[in-house]
Amino acid sequence: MALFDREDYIIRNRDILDPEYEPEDLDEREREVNEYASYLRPIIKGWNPNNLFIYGDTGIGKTVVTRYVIRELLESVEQYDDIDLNVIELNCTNTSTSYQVAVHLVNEIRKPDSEKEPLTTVSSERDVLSETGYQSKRVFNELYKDLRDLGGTILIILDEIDNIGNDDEVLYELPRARTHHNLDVKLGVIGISNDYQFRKNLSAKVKDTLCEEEFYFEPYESAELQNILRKRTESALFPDTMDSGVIELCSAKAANDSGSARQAIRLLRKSAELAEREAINSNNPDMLITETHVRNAVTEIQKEEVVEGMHDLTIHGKYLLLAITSFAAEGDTPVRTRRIYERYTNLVEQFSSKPLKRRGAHDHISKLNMKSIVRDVDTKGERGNFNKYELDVAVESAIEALEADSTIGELTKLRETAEQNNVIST
DNA sequence: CATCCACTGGAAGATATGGCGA
DNA sequence: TCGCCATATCTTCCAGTGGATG
Repeated sequence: MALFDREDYIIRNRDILDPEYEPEDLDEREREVNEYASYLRPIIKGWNPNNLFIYGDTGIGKTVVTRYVIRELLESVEQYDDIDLNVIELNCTNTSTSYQVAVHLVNEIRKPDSEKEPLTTVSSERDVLSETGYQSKRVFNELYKDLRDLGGTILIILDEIDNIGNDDEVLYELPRARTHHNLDVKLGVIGISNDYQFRKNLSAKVKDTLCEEEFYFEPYESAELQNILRKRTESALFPDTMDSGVIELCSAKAANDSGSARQAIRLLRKSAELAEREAINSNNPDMLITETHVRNAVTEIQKEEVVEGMHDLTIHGKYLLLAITSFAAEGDTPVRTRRIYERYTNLVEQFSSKPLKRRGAHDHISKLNMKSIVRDVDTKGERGNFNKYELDVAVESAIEALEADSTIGELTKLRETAEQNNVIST
């Protein structure tokens, strides 16, 4: 009957458990907020901003704290007429080179002011730069020009900057733009990174300037995660919908793994959803979120991540995954790369496509490995130097994901053969 | 211990794609 | 359209590497 009014046994406001949700107060990151603010203090005095490098693992609040502190800063700055502060924030997730960072910065600056405006106004995009085609010098010149036009104090925030890998030219150029290109602006760069290694690998000349100030974000402790979760659940869930120990378990799982609040929250949300589903199905309004729900949520989330990871595999990545999966279906894993490659070649040729050379195929296997779809097995004690791989996910998940990808015709046929294999061997 | 086997993974060059300006 | 430009993806080449073997 009332199909749609049952949705709220447990979850009151789902948005609050969204990974993107930014809470008003950041009780558990006080140290970082204060330290952050101290580095930005010169701005309020009208001085040149410090360059700042921030690092710490994912999901421990680097971006949230940054946004929070910047918000406060912008508010404070309004009191002073003599400070014209412009903040440019760029998430570098999809930028693999300095060139692209420069392009995106230009586009970010040229974005229409009206923040709230939906992504419709194509007409105003005439000045947007595309991602290739220009000389890099040209792009940098455009960038300097735009920075000059902005004027005042400019703070450039480069989130997830580690994505640019070894190509740190932009990090060298930006802090020097003022002197080398005669910009009459006060310019500060804030680099945010998940990857400690990235900082070490920066060229010396970049390290000198960009890292003139730097600090870590510590992973959350279990107790801190508990506080965060408690606070969130107060408004996100209805009262008394959790069995005792649920928050503790979510926190402990996340703290042991990554110390990530994002992970803890995601886990709690998934648990709540599982419980809610069960409540609806069993028509039991008294259903509580239990530790069992949390444990199920853990596996559920893992599965989701893998399927997600498989989504953007290239065609060869999928063929290779198919090859490994078929070995797995035969109970013949771990397999060494040599045999994987042989089977992969057969599969590809069978569908009159051209297989990659050995080296290229190995790169795809490594990618599968990095995405935790496949894992390499310790081969110590065996002859020679080689790798062995097995699925890092349930065979069913892999097959499911391959099936879900039936948009590609050739793969569809391949999937059928794989299924036959499965049937034969199980 | 020297040497070999079978494989790994870095580096550089080739190719294909998509975009710019003239 | 042509000559450039940046980039992703492959191929080619090859210097290691770990254990086995004599």
